[in-house]
Amino acid sequence: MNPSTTATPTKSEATAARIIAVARTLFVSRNYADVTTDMIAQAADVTKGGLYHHFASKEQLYVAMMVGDLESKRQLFQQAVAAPGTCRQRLAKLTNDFLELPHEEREVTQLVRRDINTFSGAERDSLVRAYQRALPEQIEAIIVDGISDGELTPADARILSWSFVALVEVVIGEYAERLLGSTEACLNHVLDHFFDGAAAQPPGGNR
Amino acid sequence: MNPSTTATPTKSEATAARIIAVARTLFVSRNYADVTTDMIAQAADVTKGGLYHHFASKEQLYVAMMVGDLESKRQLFQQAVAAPGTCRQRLAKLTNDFLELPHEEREVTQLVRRDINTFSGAERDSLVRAYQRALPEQIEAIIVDGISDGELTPADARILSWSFVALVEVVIGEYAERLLGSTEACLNHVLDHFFDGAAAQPPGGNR
DNA sequence: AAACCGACCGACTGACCGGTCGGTTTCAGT
DNA sequence: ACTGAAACCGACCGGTCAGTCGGTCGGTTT
Repeated sequence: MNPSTTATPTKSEATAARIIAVARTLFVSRNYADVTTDMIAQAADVTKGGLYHHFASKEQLYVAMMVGDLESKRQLFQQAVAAPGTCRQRLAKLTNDFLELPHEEREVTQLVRRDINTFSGAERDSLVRAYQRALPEQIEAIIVDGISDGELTPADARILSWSFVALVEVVIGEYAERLLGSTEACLNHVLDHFFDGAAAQPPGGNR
Repeated sequence: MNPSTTATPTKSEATAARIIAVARTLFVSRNYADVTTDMIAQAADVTKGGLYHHFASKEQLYVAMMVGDLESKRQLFQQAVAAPGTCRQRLAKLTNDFLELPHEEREVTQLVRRDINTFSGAERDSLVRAYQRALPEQIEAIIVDGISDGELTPADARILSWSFVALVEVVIGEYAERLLGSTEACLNHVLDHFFDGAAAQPPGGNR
């Protein structure tokens, strides 16, 4: 009487969600192969049998975790797509919203992006579809707006959006570890660079 | 009488090189954990005992493969650093040289970049050092030249070079698979974008 | 209260895999 | 031709781990 859409979750649903939550933490902290089902089960306070009652395989659990994460990210970024303001302001909002997430949430996103190609068959397809809905497509929407408003130079919107994703990801993945200084400052530099380019500007750009 | 520096390789050196070569192919096609030492040995036409005669562990073999790859990339990119021309021309040469490599060579580079942080101790340190010599440092050298020549806007050279690496990597990793059209064309778009920015230009940029 | 059901348990298994080791072959130097 | 060391072999071991299966238990239906 209580399928998955209602507000109060079944006990079964709660258990499955708990398993996914601890699995996410573990998969972020080590490689897929180095996380054993026993570890997940113990951390989720169930036995391995209980885990396999909810998920058909370790891989299916992994995919379920990824899909869930992509879905939550999609909802987050949807707000930036719907927000008012210039293209630059909206992209800045999107990246700032992402930066304000807990550290683990951000790492999961990198994980998904890294591992999204390591599956096959129907699971892979649903993953890829979820991913394309989650990030690049929404950025592309903002960029298309920017081009049609004349704020951005007319160019292939898809290439621009992928470039943007690449830049932001490097900021989050590399700068935070290697370079000192705040991630926010780096992000601002990269945003500047994304819009204005690296070439020396003739006086009078349009910031 | 024939140490590793001479032209004609020892039989032992040839075997080790053959093992590394097939290991590279296998590690590119699947995850580290999914490549067994038996598979490597079989593909290299030796037994597992023979493999362990040349390499102390699977991990050491992996690191040896990565270091070798980084060294060969370093030599390749060194030419771009030494080349004459504008900053843009030199960066274009560097990316074009990389694009002309066989597909597997390019994939190894992505692999290295992905896995370089998953080691510990002395092996990790030597890896990281080799990596920093191989790619970003050389790009940074070109960019520093560009800044001091007035060709590039004064900015943090390290951030710019990391951005550049990120952009090029995405082109090579993503565009080639997902988007149709030639990788070269995408790369030119991205180079344009890197220099000129995404913002609409006031007439009279400096290309 | 009997029948039933889904959630969950936990000991077990079968396969796999990294690494070892005693033995065999190959080959350079004499 | 002899010898000693290096290269190489392949059966084996110890451990790990995904996945299984018969069973328990609390709650719901009849």
